[in-house]
Amino acid sequence: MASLRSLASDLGLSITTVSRALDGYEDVAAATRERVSKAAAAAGYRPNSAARRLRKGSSETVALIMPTEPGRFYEPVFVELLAVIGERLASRHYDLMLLAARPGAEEVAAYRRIIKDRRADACVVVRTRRHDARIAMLQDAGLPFVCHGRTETRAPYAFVDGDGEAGFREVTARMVALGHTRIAHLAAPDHFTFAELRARGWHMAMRAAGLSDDIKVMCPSSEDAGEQAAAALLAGPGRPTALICATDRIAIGALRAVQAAGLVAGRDIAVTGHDNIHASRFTHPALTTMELDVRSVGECLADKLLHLIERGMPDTPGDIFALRHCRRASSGETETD
Amino acid sequence: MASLRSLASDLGLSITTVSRALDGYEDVAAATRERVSKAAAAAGYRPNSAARRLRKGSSETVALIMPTEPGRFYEPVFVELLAVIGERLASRHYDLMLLAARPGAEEVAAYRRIIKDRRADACVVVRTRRHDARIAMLQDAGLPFVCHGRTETRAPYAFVDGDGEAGFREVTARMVALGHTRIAHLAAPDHFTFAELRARGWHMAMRAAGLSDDIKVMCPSSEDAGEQAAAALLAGPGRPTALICATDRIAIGALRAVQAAGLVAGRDIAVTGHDNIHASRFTHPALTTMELDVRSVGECLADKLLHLIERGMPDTPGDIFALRHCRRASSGETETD
DNA sequence: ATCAATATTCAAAACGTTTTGGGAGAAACG
DNA sequence: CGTTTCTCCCAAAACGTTTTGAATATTGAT
Repeated sequence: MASLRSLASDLGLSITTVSRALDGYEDVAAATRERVSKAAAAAGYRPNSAARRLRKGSSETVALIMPTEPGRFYEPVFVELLAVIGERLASRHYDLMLLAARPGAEEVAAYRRIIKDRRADACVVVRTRRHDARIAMLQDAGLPFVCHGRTETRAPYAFVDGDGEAGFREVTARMVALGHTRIAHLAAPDHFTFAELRARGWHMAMRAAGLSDDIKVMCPSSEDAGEQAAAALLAGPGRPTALICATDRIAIGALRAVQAAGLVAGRDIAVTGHDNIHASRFTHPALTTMELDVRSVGECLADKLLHLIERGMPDTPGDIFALRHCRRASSGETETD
Repeated sequence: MASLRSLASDLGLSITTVSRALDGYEDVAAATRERVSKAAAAAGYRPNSAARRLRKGSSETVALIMPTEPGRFYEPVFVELLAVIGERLASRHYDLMLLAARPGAEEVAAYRRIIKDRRADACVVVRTRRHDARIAMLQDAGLPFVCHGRTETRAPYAFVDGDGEAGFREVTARMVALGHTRIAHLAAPDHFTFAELRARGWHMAMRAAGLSDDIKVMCPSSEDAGEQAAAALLAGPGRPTALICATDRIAIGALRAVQAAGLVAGRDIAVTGHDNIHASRFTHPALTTMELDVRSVGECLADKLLHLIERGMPDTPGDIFALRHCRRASSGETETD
């Protein structure tokens, strides 16, 4: 393999000079710098990463610990996010290391190992929770990190998130405009920040319209839970005419409950979700929803990480992306996607 | 940080002895080994990975290069596979490194870098193709690898795959048993090995039943392509009464074509797929399909990798997993999943 | 008691890089 | 000419391991 040593002896220079030349130091003659770069490129030289890491004490790696909930992990979009982040990091010679850990003790242990052994220069936190132990751990340890999603903490931190609040405000306002007055919210568990934000959007739109915002139930983000929650709402008094669901999975369950109640979504009752999962196109009727542009989010995440690693602070503390709305038949609107 | 040096001086031993004690060498006294292990455990010692990698010339890392096709990447199951592999590798102190590259030059460059710089001790090849340049590269380079899916090559290689051939033979035989005689196959592009195997299963079942196996069209694995291909078959002479589709995405497109033709899937015509993607549960009627147990596959892949790295050869050359069939309404069968 | 064999331990080299602290020579200045 | 100031380069140390080859203690045999 082409090493600094072989390059140096080929060029009749010292290892030091070659190393510094490649790093663009000013104290090596411009002509020499040029000569060295040429030779390095010709030899296809790439510094040995282990040696570099050992010496510099950094790992040139970004870790991502996936919380693997028991049961299936229906997030096709997550793969794309990984791909985008990986691509962007690779272009700057950073590796993306993937770990899997169940939320709880196992997850904490995984973060601890990363921190203690400095296995990564930074990490990305996904599925951020409202009160998130991971954030405090990372902040205490001084390990740079970027969150996908927001959390509640005193100290400032870097994040990238979708504007769920605005998204839900808008979709709720659209239902109001269509004449709905009893608009329910099927919320996700409120330890997730996204759930809280989406609920807030719904609340705000309801109050802005002078409607009562008390038809709200909370359920896990699964089809079965959504079905049960919706069935209960439909069976109770003052049946809502619109169901604003925190996630597509809840909404898909709600659609089942609607059908079971002998109603037709989009005609008798409006149903909306969030995520634009693949299945949402194939429900009957197709589900009105909204989505985040994965590429923008992934690139933004990666850029923030690099900024953080190299300059000690993110370019901007947090970026919030607008959601793209997909109007489909389930909300009684004309299809836009 | 706890280092070999600090441990050694605490114990009044040399670095050499401590290192060898921890590695379980026979030439350090059993009592010393014991004492050292205790101290190491107490100090929470973990060898510095960069130093270890530098010295040993290995990277204790497994790379996975995802082929990121342009457009969306609808493979929820892939995340789970990553999680399972990552978990298993982590338990043996191996890292999982994730790279993203578009098939073609970019992909080749990614593999080349891994090989040249020995960035990984092994890698896993996914979306294996029939004639796969990656396999030859890896074999030539002597870098251990395991394929998810099979390929066509002279030299033996390690793989894990689902038994698509048997799966398609069985589902086709079931259609025969239901009385179908004009059973078409909507195949995926035949540069993918899986496509070839599934087609073969269909062929075999047809011949075994004494039926003509010439109603076959090939199309990319997307809903639109499936819809077009199915529409053409339905419009042509000798309309088939069953559509055995290579993938769920093709099958979902086929369902659209069936509906557009004024037919009802499951009653007028049977439609089946493969993958059991999330959306397949939500089509109307629900799609009959089959699936691979991701956990088994992932664990098998990881174990093969470790075997290959540590012992130079896999436990078994290749493992083929049986598919689980999901009978649903689209094939006119009674629901089993 | 002596020598050989065996059981333990260790000092030093090596892995390939980055960084520190100069050093040699040329140019500038008195 | 002597001194200072630059410019360009380099030897050596350091990062924390693993491994080699040898040294030192212990045991066994004569």
